[in-house]
Amino acid sequence: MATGERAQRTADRILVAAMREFGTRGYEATSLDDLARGLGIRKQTILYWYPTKEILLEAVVDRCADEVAVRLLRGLEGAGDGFGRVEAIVRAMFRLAARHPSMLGFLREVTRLGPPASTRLMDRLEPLVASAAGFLDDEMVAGRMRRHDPRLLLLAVYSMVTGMATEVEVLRAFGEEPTLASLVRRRNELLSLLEAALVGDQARPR
Amino acid sequence: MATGERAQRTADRILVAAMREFGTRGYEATSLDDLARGLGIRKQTILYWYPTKEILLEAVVDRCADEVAVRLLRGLEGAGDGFGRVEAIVRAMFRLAARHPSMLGFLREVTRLGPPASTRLMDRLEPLVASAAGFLDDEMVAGRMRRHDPRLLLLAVYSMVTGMATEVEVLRAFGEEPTLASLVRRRNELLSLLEAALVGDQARPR
DNA sequence: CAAGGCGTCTACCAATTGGTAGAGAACCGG
DNA sequence: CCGGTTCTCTACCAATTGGTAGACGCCTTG
Repeated sequence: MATGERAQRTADRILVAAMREFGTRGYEATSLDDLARGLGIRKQTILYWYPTKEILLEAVVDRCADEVAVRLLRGLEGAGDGFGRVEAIVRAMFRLAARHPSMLGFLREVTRLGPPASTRLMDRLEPLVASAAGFLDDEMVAGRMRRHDPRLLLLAVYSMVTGMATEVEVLRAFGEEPTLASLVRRRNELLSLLEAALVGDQARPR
Repeated sequence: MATGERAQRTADRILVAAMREFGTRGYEATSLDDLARGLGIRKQTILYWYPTKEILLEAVVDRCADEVAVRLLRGLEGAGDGFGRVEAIVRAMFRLAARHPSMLGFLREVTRLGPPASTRLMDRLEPLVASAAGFLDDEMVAGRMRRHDPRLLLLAVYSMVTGMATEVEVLRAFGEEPTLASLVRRRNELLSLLEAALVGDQARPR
């Protein structure tokens, strides 16, 4: 397998740039020429590695799904019981938002694009959702968390996190600045909201 | 003002179709030719009423903002105290999602497009956010609701509603069908979650 | 009925799009 | 040093894009 290393690197750089551009400017709004210009290469080099724009999108989807899966699983590793598990999920997602801001944007973009891209993404994320839902369900059955539909709870969390982490202009209108400090504040507020909803009275200290 | 009635109607039909298409397929992905074909007219007719695609977008933004404002204010009219107010907001948003499914999609699309479109939208919605935030703040000060940052609470609600109402493919992965009954279920689940978070123990009856 | 605005149309255009064909450089094992 | 593979390039292309110019019919008003 003497695949040239520089080659691998080119394919990879394309993938990274594509995720960033697709996630921020949108899939249709990003032309292969733009992408190539940003990388200092020619469009045909992109088409060499990814024969069509759609295939490129699929590759980005796969990488994004992998990344999200890894991050979430890692975040869940040392998670404790009850609300600690929800907290672990939320923190993992926000960490993702802080370190790879364009990734959540790309996630949203893919769900907006609809099939087949969105189907591909969700098929890859489904096992994760299932395990997280089971994860939550256990705690509810054990009585350590108020009873809710675990999948809908996850959906709500997912929506809130992506919303709170990505909608910059909305945030502005809602009085939030796009700073890291503000992001942390939003995370804590969301956690406090969820804790109140799921375990009840004991308020989380400021 | 003897503005031709049929004329007015054409301009209006364009606006409605544009909101639907922009909201479902996306702004860049919708060509003026597509739009015109769907309406049984020529692209130049669209350009007669809205000289550029961007101006058309602005017009749709304005109409969307108006519609959302009217719906929300109407929903808040008879709202009672405490959690009733949150419930009124949520119900109004879900009603919007049920009757004009493309509208929430359009809202999301605009926030994704970024300035200047998103700025325009948010400028028009800002007073509404402000009044709703005050609305909530009053109840919290009066002790009828648990204390949270009212604007962040609104943002969370907004995110959850748009997420739960628009992300069809995500919903599929999370085990939800795109039916009206399922939408109602999601609304109730969200309300129960929020009630638990904001007022506490008394569970809402199934 | 004449005149002029209003609304829609046909005809066209320059720019950009995703994609093809194939040349040439760089690197490899023999 | 050679023959082939790997990789990136130049040169094109057909289709589509948002937008312009201007003709044609229709309705209203003097």
